[in-house]
Amino acid sequence: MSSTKTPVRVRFAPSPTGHLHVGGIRSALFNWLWARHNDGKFILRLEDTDRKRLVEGAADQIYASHDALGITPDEGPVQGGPYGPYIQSERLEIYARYATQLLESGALYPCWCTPERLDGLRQEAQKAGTAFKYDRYCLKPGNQLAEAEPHVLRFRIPEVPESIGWDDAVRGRLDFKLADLDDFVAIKADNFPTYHFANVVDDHLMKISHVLRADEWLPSTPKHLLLFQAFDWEPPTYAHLPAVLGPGGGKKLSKRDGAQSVQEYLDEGYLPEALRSFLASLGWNDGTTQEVYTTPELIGRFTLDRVQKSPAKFDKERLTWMNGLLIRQMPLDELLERSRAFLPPEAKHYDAQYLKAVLRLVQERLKFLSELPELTEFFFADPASAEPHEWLPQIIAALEPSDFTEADLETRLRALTTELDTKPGLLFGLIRHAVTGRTAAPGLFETLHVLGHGTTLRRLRNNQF
RNA sequence: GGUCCCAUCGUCUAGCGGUUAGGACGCUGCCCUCUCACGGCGGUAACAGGGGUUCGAAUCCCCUUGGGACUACCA
Repeated sequence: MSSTKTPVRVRFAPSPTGHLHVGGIRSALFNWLWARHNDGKFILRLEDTDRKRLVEGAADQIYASHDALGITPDEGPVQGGPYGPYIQSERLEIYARYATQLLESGALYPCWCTPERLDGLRQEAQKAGTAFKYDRYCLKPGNQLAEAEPHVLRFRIPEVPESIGWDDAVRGRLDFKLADLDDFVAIKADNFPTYHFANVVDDHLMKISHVLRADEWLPSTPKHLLLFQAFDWEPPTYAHLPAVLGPGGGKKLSKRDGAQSVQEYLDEGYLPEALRSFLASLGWNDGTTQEVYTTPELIGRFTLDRVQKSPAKFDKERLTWMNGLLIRQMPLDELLERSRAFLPPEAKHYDAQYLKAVLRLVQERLKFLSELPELTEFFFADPASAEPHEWLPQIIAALEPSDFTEADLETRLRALTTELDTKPGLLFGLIRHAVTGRTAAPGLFETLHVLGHGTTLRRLRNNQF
């Protein structure tokens, strides 16, 4: 594998047709990792040649997702670069120029066939049980219309060689027979290029060294290779990445089967580093039993020959576990900073010292940051008062003189357990519910210590008559 | 239908001719324990099937089966 081909320049080329889901960002991440691994460049290119499917704001979402994940492109629509513009709709003259070149060489030819006629042909092929291939009607003498009439430019699949193939960096040798290929459209009637054409021209002009893309592109790679050949350009190294499947079925991950956008995961409080490590494990591993990787580790170890051939399902439970693990390992100061946007609104009335004391208690219980309000609410606001209990006066009497250190709290409450001749589970559970409104919360002594004398006693009294 | 790709526990995966088929998530038993978590120690669970090649196949080849992608003037 010529992974040392320098300089390494890779691109992620999404079309702005909706949210960038986790499968898409996985491709972006692999490209980014390969670029970083080789001290190369990661390029973002917007493939907006389908005017009908454009979604407003989608491009900005794509940029934002990259930034939020920490995989900002080196070159792209936002940062610019020496091979711009990086938005295909702004490169129309370039495509037109190269289309003309192929038109003159005979690799491309005009076709005036209507969608209706083509549909008919497809139906016939369907009925006959054969693959549809354009019948080259417009190539036959006498069938040409005026240049001014709406037409597309088709690529003429050559008769030789018999087959075309490439050494895929993850799949190995792949060959396709030219006879099975259709004269695909390179330039549409609206003068926009199709993916195939724009993609090849841009990859060449932008000096892309490796194309890492989802394997749904595998069947169209021969077309791209043929285009490179027609231009007499050297194609990049291709590496087709395994699909990311939705949790539900064996289908390709897509918006409709619950695939969430990157932004949604971030909004739920999944950490960028967790997402990076998890996403990297979808279709890649370094051959060891290590489960979680720091980003520098990922960069250092990411190689194409360790990329999986078979598809991977997106297992959110595993992501959640990884996220919780990373939260637990996080220094408290950092956790505080990253929690700010998730803490309940009342938290803003408390100082950093108090917030850290609270976070220290919930840190090991946190799986993702948006759980924070639910987990910490009672540290900032009194819960609804519970049913009064006969032990309450004695509890208050025992706690009133306490200095509220954890040790003192424990001593007094254990003594009270003996005094009342009851089990810790019963007494502590009662106090916990009275003070926090919960049956499940951090350790009682720690909780009361953080809450302090005033708050604790006030809440206990609220439960009395 | 046609072309192509893929195939180890439910899931992510290790394995690249000789292993009691390993790790992790999940589920689960025990321990810790004031609840919930965390943590520790166990358990559950896989080479899709059939032919070859070989002294020996999860590993190599073929077939079958299953899954998937593509088959647009979408990417």
